[in-house]
Amino acid sequence: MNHSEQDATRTRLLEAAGIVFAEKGFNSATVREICLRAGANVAAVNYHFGDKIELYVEVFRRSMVLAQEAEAEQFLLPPEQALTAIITGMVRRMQSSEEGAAWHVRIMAHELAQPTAALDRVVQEVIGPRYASLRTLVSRIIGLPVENETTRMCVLGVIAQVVHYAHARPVISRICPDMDFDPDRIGRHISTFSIAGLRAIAASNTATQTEHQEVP
Amino acid sequence: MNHSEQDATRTRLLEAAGIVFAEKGFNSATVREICLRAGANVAAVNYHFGDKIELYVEVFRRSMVLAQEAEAEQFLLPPEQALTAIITGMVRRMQSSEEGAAWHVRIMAHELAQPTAALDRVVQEVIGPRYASLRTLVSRIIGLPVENETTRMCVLGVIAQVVHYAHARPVISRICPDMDFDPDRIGRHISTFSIAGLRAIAASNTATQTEHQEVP
DNA sequence: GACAGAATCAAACAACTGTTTTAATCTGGT
DNA sequence: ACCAGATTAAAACAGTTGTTTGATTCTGTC
Repeated sequence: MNHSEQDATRTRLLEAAGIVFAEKGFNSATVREICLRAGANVAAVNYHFGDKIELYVEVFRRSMVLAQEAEAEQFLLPPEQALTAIITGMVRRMQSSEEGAAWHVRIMAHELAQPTAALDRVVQEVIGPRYASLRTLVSRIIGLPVENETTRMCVLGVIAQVVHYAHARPVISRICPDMDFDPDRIGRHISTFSIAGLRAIAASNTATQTEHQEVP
Repeated sequence: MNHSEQDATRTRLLEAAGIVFAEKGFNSATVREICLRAGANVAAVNYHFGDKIELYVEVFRRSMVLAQEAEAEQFLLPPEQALTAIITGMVRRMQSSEEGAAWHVRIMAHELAQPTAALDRVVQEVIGPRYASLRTLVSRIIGLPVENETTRMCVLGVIAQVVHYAHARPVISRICPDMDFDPDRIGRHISTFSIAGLRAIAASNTATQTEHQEVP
């Protein structure tokens, strides 16, 4: 079997499935809609992928690989500038050209609402490594070890702000209809906000290790 | 029609539907599973609510009302302490007793992945007002008007961190299996982190209004 | 106890689901 | 031109979906 990209209808099925799965999720998406959108027969999914779920796993895996960035270069910058670069990159990548989040974000939203078996693999293969590298960067900024509950919460806090603009978009756009979703502006804000937060955590940590430090 | 709470099977249907809708979402949930869990006949949903969607709207609306807090009293505290109280309350409320997020959070997760018509109403009735009151509090802390893009982003940043621990739980628990989800600890961290962020925003604002302020 | 209305039930409905089957068509090598 | 294998196509499969139907049971009132 030649699985290179030249297989026309296989590729069309993957593209169509990406759109439909992003909108409906695995369960509510139908192979008939996918095949119709791909201009293929109903049996095409079973012929080319065996299963509906195997098609989904392939789509989900590809979407997350696509969501990755070049990375690498920005770790040469000083830590705080590197963090700003990473944050801005993430915000930009999670936002599709038009209104709404990128399709790989919408698939992940369905996975968060109702995880499938494919989530384990994707977390381990692509999200895990990205989380780890961001964690070493944050641990360098706040001066705490990598394996530390506070470090973890700091990383999650940064990620939280970034993904919120993508995942919670349906609510945000309803609450503030005239919101400006410019990725650079959002990225800059999250960076300023988060770096100050990290510095405060670092300060509260150098002062006393165990006791909770009231912000002075 | 007497819609008070004494209607036994109607109440049981609402409870069962809450569980099933939280797990599967509107589309993937089946009225058969709901009725089975409620110990009722398959026709019970149509008899008591007319539609599957009317049952869902009722469940969704109730879940969000349940998610509200007493509020009121903590606005007497000085702004930053009030914010800490609100954050901790939100974190606590979004976490059910056991592993995983509260059921009203899981229903919202499905709505974010694929909004239904019910979302408009819920946002307008319960999320909107809560967002507004949090916004006035934040605007008082950072010294910016309520209707301001920076104020908005600050509020969203705080909310983002809170809801992330609930919505992204499937990913978080996979990335760090030995994570401690103690609501008070998380709430304290988010407060420290966010208040520092807000102060930085406030400082960068009083310095120069238009230009982006590099954190010193 | 009889009776009207509410409530529950089993059964069936048509529509839709993923998948399989079987035949038809296309493709490239000889 | 021919043919084996890959690919497509139409049709049918069994199972599930939300909803409806019509009969049966329950409930409170006279």
